Amino acid sequence: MSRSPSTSYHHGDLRGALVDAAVALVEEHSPARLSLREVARAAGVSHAAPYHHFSDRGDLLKAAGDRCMGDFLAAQESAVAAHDDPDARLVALGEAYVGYAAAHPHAFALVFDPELCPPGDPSPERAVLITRNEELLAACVVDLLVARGRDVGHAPALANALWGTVHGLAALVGDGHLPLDAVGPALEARLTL
Amino acid sequence: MSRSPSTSYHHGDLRGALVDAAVALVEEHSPARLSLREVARAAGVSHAAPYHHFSDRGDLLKAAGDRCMGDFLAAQESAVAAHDDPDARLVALGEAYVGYAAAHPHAFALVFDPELCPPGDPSPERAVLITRNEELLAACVVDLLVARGRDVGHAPALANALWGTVHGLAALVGDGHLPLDAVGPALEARLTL
DNA sequence: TCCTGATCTTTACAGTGTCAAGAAAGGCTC
DNA sequence: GAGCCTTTCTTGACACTGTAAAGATCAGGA
Repeated sequence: MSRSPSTSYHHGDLRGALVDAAVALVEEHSPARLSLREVARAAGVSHAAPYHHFSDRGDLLKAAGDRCMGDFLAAQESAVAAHDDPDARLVALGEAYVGYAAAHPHAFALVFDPELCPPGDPSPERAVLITRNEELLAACVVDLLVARGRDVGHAPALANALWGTVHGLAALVGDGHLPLDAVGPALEARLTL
Repeated sequence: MSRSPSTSYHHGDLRGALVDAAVALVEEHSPARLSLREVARAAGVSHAAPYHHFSDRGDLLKAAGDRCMGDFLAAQESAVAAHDDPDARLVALGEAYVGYAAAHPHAFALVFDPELCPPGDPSPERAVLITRNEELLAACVVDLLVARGRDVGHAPALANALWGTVHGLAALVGDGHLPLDAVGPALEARLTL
């Protein structure tokens, strides 16, 4: 009982290895096509082994989605941290958001898939990431409004509008409906308050 | 040879009935969970019958997506047609867009799913609908810019930005990440140019 | 040493997409 | 009308999937 059960015994850390494999496979094709058996094969383990670490296929995909959400948030945070000017910070956040969706379209889809992680009942780990992301955006918006001497009262509505704009462009680019190079001009025409 | 092969013989119009059934089932659950056999059962026909009208499962879902796209476009067109003021027309278009996603989230997802209808290679029927939708938005944006005496040169970039905003809010609402009543304030804070 | 419990494998079952072969029924020629 | 052909649909089969139950394997404690 001295070690965590997920980091010992036969495999070492099968749970982590399965999430690794799932995330790697999601880079190649849509999560809808990802089969549990395919993940088990990639991890070099029998097709039923995942059931000792996840309750079902959805549970594994949910864990993979949590991992992707972590990467997604980290990309936004480091982009924002690289700038001081409030305007530049918000633009950098938008670019990181769309950039992640363009570079990892299936992972982006996985993160927001309501079938896998019902927004009303996220995992505790996921809830933390969601809160951090919301606070990151809210802080950027408030900073910008303050820097411009504008009323901060509409910050929540404005944050939602900006989230919508950036999320929409990300989804359209990730799904191939809009070329990536159309995003810059669009944001330029709109994101500068 | 005097009638179309799809509107005669045994069933009458099995192809249409299958699309009807698929669209109806998509109202109830995600297209990812829609099985061909389930559609065949709903149409009262054997599990292999659809293969005489569609090349595979994706082909049927694509046809269902075309139907949904038609409804989606019709909702936007009638919303726009109900107003004269350029500002009101654009707002009505956005509301119809988000309203469709909120009322038919799975159909909305089906319409934009790149796995089912690759944006680079849409069906001829779909291509017509896409063009009409793009022209509808472009016309609304240009009308508004003209009415305000603004430069029309940035209309395409602005149209993409507005598309992104509305599509993002629609996707977030449709996926349950944002409540529908958050959309009004967000659009108000942003869509009025 | 043997036991206990966690981990993994084997086996099995229902459901799926898809294909091939056969039955049924409309429309043709005679 | 009879006979045939083509299109439509059904039946049966295969490989694959998710999932559950039962057995094997192995680490650590008595």
